[in-house]
Amino acid sequence: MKATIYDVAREAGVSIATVSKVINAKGKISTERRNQIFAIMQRLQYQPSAIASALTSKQTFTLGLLIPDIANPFFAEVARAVEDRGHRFGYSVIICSTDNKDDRVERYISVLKQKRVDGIIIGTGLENNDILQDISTIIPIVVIGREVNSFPVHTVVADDYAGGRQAACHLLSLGHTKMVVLAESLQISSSRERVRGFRQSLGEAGISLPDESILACKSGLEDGRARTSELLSRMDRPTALFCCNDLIAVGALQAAKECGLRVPFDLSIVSFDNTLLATVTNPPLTSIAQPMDQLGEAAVDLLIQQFADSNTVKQRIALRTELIVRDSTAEVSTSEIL
Amino acid sequence: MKATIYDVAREAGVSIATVSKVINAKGKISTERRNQIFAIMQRLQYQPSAIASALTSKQTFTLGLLIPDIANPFFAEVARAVEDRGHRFGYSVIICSTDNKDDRVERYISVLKQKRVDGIIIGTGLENNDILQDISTIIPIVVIGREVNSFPVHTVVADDYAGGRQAACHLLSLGHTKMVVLAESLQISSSRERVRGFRQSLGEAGISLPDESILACKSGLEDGRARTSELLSRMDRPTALFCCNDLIAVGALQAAKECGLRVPFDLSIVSFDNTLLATVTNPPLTSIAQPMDQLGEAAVDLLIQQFADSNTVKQRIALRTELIVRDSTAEVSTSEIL
DNA sequence: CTGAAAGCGCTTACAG
DNA sequence: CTGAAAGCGCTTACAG
Repeated sequence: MKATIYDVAREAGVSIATVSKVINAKGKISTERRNQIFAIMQRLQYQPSAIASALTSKQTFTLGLLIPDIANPFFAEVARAVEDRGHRFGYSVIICSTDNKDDRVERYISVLKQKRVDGIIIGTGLENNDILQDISTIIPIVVIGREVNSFPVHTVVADDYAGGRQAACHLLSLGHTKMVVLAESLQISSSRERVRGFRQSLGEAGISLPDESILACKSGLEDGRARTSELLSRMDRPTALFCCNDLIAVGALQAAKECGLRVPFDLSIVSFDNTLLATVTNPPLTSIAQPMDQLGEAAVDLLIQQFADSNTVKQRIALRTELIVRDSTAEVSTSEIL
Repeated sequence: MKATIYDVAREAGVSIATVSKVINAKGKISTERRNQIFAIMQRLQYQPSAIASALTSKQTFTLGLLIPDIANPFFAEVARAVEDRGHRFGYSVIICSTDNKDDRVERYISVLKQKRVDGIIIGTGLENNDILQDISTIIPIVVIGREVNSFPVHTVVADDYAGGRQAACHLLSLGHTKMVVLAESLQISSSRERVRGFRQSLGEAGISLPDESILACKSGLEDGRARTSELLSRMDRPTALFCCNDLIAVGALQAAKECGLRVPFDLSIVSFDNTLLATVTNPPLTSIAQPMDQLGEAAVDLLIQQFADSNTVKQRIALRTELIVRDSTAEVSTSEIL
């Protein structure tokens, strides 16, 4: 049988209250007693039950992480950061891949509630914010990678607008004027912001980006490839593409190759995210880096801060993006200009 | 305050035992009582406490997943499969990225013990199997992706040996005779098996693979690139490479490109794993696919089966690999033969 | 510095 | 078909 706090108390000839105190480093215990009890715990291979502890103390030291898909490299990297940061403060994390489906979201939230997790990090899309508002009254939450305006929550996002501007500036500096944007679903606030920033910078340079030049690529890779194929077969094809995530950019890259175009000489591509994928393609992708580690860390920090004081004013943290120049972008070729 | 089982019992004018029975669908309860109680639970937004339930029933419905790194696409895909399969049976999964470091492993195992998880899936390397044997006496475990011979445990692996053979047969059929293997650490049993299978098939075709033609690439991408660079600068360079995982293959691909060699015309590359990465490179990689989904599912199934009956004979399940031909392999060019 | 006692929210024999 | 009661393994005032 597994040793309990009673076993070590009996063995030490003290009360369980005393043992509890040495476990949690609370109250004042004489040093010798403390050492003696530690020795007994070790000898008995005593592991305090986090379950029993949670039942009384109301803390489970467990966090829920709701994301679309842990198999998506972007979220996997964020998850790793969340895991590490949580672990440092004693928290475990339960992964919940929702595929952005509301019924999966609701089922997961229900189990997280039953398991009494201390907090939830939400990086998944949700049709209606009511669900969100609902849980936020019960469990501390922080939202990651999207905007929520209907009620106050801690939010941490990349500065998507600024990222869009960085992409535009880079392409403009290379002399591009005919550009097309391959966006994710425009339902998603982060995607909209990226496009808005991109368009704004173009506008300031006197270049207008018509709505027809913004194409939605819902499925990432597949749509990225399909949309690009169509584009490149046109007479008046663009010289540069701004892809709103790495997966879309990979699809675009494949399409360009299939059309016999050389990236970056015939077509420049800027992607967004800067996951592992961006380093792995040929050519490697110039990309607007999201600080995935900091996203995860900040989310955890905000959560823990909320545990300590649930009445702090809710924050919205926007993290700077960074332009990483690789080989998928080049000056527009003179032949193209002609 | 959150509603408890007492609240719904009082509201329904029954005992908590009765409520417990309707929650867990145990015993016989008249249908009307049951419906009435369900209605009350709903009205009170009652969520049974999994914590309290775990304390009495000794089941937490939580699984631990120990892997080297959730940010590695291979493990992320396995994790997704574990998550889905677990979720189907009511289990949550806690991720534990160990970086293959023993101290991280031990710390994680310690928290998993304290949290009283029902079982642990171990996909991480461990210096000494003693730790493993230790926990296996306390908590049901299944090991994934590596061999354990020192004591009986459930194990699920890809058939690495057969996979190695498939790689060899493919390259042989394309006429290659000068081949080099880029392995992961040869400490890892799966890597050894892949090499052994590869070598065996070559041997049967009358081609010997000397030890010098097997290079270890510990860091994956970086080492893959470095080793390949060295190789390709030799006079007598190979016409084909067998890379023991996708990351190494990506590195090899990059090195080939840097050396001005065209894959597959000047150099064929076969990789192993068939993660997302294999589809994303240029050219896409011919790869020996590991059935990542089935690996995860089988691990969960074995665990759950063990919950029901802890005395079943331990199994070792080896799942078939599959050759996926893409564009990184081609017939050895005649110029190379001459 | 230490301990007795209540309580956290359930499940499970057992009795009826 | 239903309930009283014990118990799971802790933490936390409170008293001394």
